[in-house]
Amino acid sequence: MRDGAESQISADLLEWYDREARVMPWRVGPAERAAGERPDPYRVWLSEVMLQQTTVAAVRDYFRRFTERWPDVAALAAAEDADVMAEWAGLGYYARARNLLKCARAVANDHGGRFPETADALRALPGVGPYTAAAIAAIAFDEPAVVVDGNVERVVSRLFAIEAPLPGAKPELTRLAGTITPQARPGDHAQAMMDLGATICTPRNPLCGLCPLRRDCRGYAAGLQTVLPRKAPKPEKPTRRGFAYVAVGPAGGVLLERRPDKGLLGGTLGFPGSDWAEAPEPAPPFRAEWQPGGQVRHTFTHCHLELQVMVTRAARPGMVARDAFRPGDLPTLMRKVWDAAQSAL
DNA sequence: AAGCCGTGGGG
DNA sequence: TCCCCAAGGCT
Repeated sequence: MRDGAESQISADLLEWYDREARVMPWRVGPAERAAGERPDPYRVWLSEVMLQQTTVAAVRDYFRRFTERWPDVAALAAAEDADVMAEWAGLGYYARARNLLKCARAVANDHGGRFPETADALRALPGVGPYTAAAIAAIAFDEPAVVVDGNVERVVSRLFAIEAPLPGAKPELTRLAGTITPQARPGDHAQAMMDLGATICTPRNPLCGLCPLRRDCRGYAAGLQTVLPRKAPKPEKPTRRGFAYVAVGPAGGVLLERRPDKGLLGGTLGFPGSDWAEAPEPAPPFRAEWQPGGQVRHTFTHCHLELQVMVTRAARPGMVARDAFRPGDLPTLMRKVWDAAQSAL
């Protein structure tokens, strides 16, 4: 790499971003930002939490619905837990939704309704880790924080041709990311790194011919752009099985239960079921003539799941009324269970 | 500190 | 079909 290349890299990146920045509902574009417009910290925070391990395409509609229903942090802080969980249903990683509410209430109650303005202070909020704190500080408050997400790890590992595998190489990648983080326009720099990683410096088949940083990319020079970053191999996913029980009363009521906050699908609504294991025992929630419905296959982060859906027509106390039940309020697995039950109902 | 925690799209 | 993986955080 050429001498003084770090400042050249950030300048080239920002020049590219000024031309190519993607338009997003939570983003203040480079031209508006230069004209003095500032992003709403609430919207920056909400989008960053939704975007944790989640694609932009998946987030868009959720972000729109959340901000229409809860336009500011005070409104969200006053929301019911069940309403937020229902609105989050389908987006995954449900601890984020629980922490989202905790965080909104902390901001409302302990910070006078305003988000803290430094990465260190933001880091203390529930659901806000090193990445999210740095991103909010840079984008909303112009702090030259070093923002390191999966995109930045990939871009930097290629730019500097770092062959050590992740996650061990993360501290070194963070240090190197710091060397190309400018004092001016830190928010645009962070968003430019995301855009570059998402559209040019992609995981497979990076479009190096279009890359504004190609001149200074050691990985490209060494022909390593498609093999970096190296990663530790992933463990195999075991397959678990179980039963799920869908009871529908004569008036259309549905038996649902809320799962405990800890563990898989924590805090979400769903149908009663058995343990999930290699050879699970049936565990109907009450005595009835349970008929087999369809089967459901679903894959989580760390295991495959196959559920045998069982169905009965029976009324029970505590059922959710037909009009109050919306499958869209359930996590995806339970929507699949509901769909698989329909054939037998 | 390594394992746990969803989902949908792309190759 | 199957694997990869996407703007990570928590414990």
